Amino acid sequence: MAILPPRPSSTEPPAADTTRAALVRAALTLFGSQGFEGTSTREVAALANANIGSIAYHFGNKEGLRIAVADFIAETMQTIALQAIGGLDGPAAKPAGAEAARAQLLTGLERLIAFIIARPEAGDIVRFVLREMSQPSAALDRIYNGVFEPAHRRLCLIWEEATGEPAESERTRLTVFTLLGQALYFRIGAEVVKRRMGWETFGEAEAGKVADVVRDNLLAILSSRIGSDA
Amino acid sequence: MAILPPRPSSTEPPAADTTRAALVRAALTLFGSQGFEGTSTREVAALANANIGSIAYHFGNKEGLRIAVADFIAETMQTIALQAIGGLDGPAAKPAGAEAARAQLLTGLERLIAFIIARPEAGDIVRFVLREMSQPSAALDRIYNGVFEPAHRRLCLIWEEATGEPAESERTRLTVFTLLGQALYFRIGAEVVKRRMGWETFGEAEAGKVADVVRDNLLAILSSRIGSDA
DNA sequence: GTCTATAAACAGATAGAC
DNA sequence: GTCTATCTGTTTATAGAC
Repeated sequence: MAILPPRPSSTEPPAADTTRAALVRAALTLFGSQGFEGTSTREVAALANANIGSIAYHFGNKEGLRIAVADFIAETMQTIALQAIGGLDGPAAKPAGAEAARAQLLTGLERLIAFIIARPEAGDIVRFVLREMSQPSAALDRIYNGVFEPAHRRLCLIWEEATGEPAESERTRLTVFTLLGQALYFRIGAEVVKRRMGWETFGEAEAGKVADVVRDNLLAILSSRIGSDA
Repeated sequence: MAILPPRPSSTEPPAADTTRAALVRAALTLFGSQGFEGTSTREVAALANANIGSIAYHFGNKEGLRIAVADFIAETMQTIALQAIGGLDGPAAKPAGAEAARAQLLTGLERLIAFIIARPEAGDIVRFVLREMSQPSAALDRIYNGVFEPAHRRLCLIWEEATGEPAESERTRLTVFTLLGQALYFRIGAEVVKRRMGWETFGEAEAGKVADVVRDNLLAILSSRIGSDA
């Protein structure tokens, strides 16, 4: 009744979950760098060390693979957002006090930037999401509902606690977008930023310099909003 | 010796320049919304009311059309940047005095936002450039050298005049990127912004609201930099 | 310059053996 | 579940008539 170890030979096909996950990973990388239409299913299968037929088996068709990538991104970013700005499930976990809220904004934005800019896998995620943003799609729906909307809503709540401005006011919502937009641009426009800055790479050190500037901006905006009721 | 009017009949083929320009326009629209790989040369020709063979004749191949679109974008944005932030040809046109520089930053950013967000053709331009930014390419080179670099350098000069911070310091260059990034995000992420804001469209009215917030941010950042030597 | 016809390569999807 | 072979449509590029 002894259970044999699962296929120790390297020539054996990998487990189903392994193949599926490898396909999603490979698709994220290729869709991110070359675009969905610019990537063939054969390329994805090759990078994942899988067979072309496995895409049809696991995802039905190429569009199903796109959805699977979107779901993977939503899950990944949920984890990141959770540890950056706390729970995404409504106002229960609101920070107590303006000072605490301001601190949470600072550290949260710092962690978000660290992920977006410095982590290599974030490059493909941002590029993939960016392309999906060009027009409404089922893939964008999943990422929006799963991460963007709850994370943005959460940030607005912290902003209210930090400044006194209503969380769901137009001004607050737009301001939060400007904060995120600053950070995202450095990933989207990384190629341009590198040239202008004379940077060879865009790693931890460069991300730190960007984070400093964004933090200064946030502090400046925060202090202009406190005590005045614009 | 009388010169005949140029082909008044609508069934006659259009002039060479007209066809060429129509192809570039059509390609910009389609490459922007669907991506370069996601667009067939047949689609471009159809939208331009031109023949498929005309692409090979005017641009050699599909890649040549991409370059032509990049050049068109560089020219268009040069015009916009020129009237938004003044001449792009070096420090000659530096504004006189900190107050004038600050005013120029405000109006310049406002005009830039008005173009990026509200003008319909800017959507395709931003999306096209965005995709090119994914990786270094000949098309990106032309846009970078033709517009991005000179415009960014010019903004840094105005920033120096406005705040006293050296134009080519890392901090100044990065700060200018954060200002542009804020504005660009509202075009890139327009779909997400519209959903979160509950906006049906993203026209003049909405652009005005965004411009207000970005202006407030700029004012806050400016006033935090003046009088302190960080 | 414009347009048609066609070549050669490549795409996604599918059927069926294992 | 994996893999191969193949079908069908589409792609870019080209040759040549007008």
